[in-house]
Amino acid sequence: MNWDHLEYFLAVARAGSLSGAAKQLDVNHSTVARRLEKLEQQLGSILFHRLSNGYQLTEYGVKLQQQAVAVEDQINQIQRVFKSHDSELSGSLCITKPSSGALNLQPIFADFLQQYPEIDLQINAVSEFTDLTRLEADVAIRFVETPPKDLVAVKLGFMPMYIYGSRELIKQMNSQAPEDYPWVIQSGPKGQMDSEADILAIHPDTKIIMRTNSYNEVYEAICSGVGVGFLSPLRLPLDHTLQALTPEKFHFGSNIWLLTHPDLRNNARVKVFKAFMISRAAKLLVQQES
Amino acid sequence: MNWDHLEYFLAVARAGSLSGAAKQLDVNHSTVARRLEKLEQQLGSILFHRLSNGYQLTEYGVKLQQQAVAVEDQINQIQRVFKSHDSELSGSLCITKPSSGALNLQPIFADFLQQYPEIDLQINAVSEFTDLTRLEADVAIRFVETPPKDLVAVKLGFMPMYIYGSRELIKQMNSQAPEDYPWVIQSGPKGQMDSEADILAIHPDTKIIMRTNSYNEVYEAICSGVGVGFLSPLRLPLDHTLQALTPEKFHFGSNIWLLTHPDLRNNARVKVFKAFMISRAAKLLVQQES
DNA sequence: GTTCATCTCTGCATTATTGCACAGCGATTT
DNA sequence: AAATCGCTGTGCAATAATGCAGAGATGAAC
Repeated sequence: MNWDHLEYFLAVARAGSLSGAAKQLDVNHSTVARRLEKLEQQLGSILFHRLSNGYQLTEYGVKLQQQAVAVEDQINQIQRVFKSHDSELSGSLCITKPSSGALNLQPIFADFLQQYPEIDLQINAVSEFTDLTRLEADVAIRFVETPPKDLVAVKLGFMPMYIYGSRELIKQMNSQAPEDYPWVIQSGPKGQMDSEADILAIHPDTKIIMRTNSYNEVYEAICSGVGVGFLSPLRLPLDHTLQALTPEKFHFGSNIWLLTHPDLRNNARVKVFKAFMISRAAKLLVQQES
Repeated sequence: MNWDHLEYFLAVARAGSLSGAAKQLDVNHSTVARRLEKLEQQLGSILFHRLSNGYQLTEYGVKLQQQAVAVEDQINQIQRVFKSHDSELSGSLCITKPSSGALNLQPIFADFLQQYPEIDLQINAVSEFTDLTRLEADVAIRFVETPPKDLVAVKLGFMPMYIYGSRELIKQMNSQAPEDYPWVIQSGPKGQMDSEADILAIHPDTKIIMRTNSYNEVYEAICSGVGVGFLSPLRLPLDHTLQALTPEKFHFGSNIWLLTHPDLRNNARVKVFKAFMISRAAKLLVQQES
């Protein structure tokens, strides 16, 4: 039995199609199909139902997936352990962070690259969950209240948030009470940027008219006057025309955490980046308890 | 990273050489060398010291081995689980057993093959340890006192053993006391056929002059008159000229167990073989408590 | 010291794997 | 109903992996 085939199997199981798996694995879809055939032949069991709308795991496929995931976890651990031995200050360093609309770290990154010109910085600005255990990124910068306990977490700072609305909307409604307004909120996965709970805590009847995964969408929606929402004064353009609702009364925000996997603790690039971020975040970001 | 490379790495780590690993894997040694190079390149670490007397694990290699073994265990489990789904009464069935000198099951095997002509029986007669968890065999028949608790064990019978010597030797020594004779014993791995303990229990000063891993060697040695030793009356040729020392006094023997891995419980060939052996062993072998 | 056996390394021919392009199929849209 | 899109299956060419055979090196046996 070819051990590699399990990786292909897992990709198909997750993607639900040959094409999707091929894209993830960065190979041709026919390669995936052929390897899957061989695996089924070697195990003597059909692993997928070939349905018109994709590949669906059979009973045996489900069993295999459970075990293959265990293999994958172990392999990922191996890769992390060996990556942590990497003492070179050159090569790639992959950072995942919120979109620059919500958190702009480019000034810090620019200085970092100047100091370590051999490091190839890959910035992955996504709101989706990025799995550090699977080495999808080396470092994650995230808005979270409580960091996951299986990761090494360092608090970089605090991002204050006020409630903003367009001048026109506030004038029209003629109210300073947030619960009187329709809301536009950013709803992220797994409690990241989960402002919905904050809002409902203020007033349970608050009407939410728009949810988006993008901070920029929230900003643009508020500018266009559809409602109010959380924005950070640190991220407003200088020429903005928005108005804050009683900022002294409602004071929200998120902690900004830098997360790394414990297994990568000794990786030289991760170490220097982390140290650099900590020292620079003190100057750039608000240091304040939430 | 290529998952397969771990299998090659493990083979080299165990064999201590490229050639040995290649033999185990049944590939050319240059393939092993090239895959190992790639793995080291991918992990960015040297895994082996290339010494003149072979390949020796480096510090990183030792770390990797620990983790690779975990991967291998998981893969083996997958293979066992899928093998257990195999409901065909055709194909191969691998049995490991003591050499036929010690235990002759050919009459049973012959009948089994007649009843299941599509099954391809592979008999591996070795005294060495055979790892059922690694699918080195489907069924093991072993002389052991207490079967391993992680395997499914069925007792097939009991092999009585008496102390034999050549007529000439016994006449010359003129003694019926076993401790007066030099001994020839079969010393197996892990307490299998471990008659040494039995002998020393009778008399701690017993002199052991020859140890061998082969029952046949013991028989031939005793025939040639170098000493006495344990042999089974069931396995003596009809025309033998040996003489037993006080058989009524010293009555030893081994239990014969049939061992299978729990994960193979549902494999059709294993099931029918096991049932066949149990029913036939009652007739062929002595059924008696040790 | 010589011979022999064993192991590793390397260039080349063979074999296996992969990517590519095209065809077919079903679902959704126009 | 035709068109379009995304997905899967297949033959063929390009590419990569493998086996093979010979050379060199090392240690053991004579």
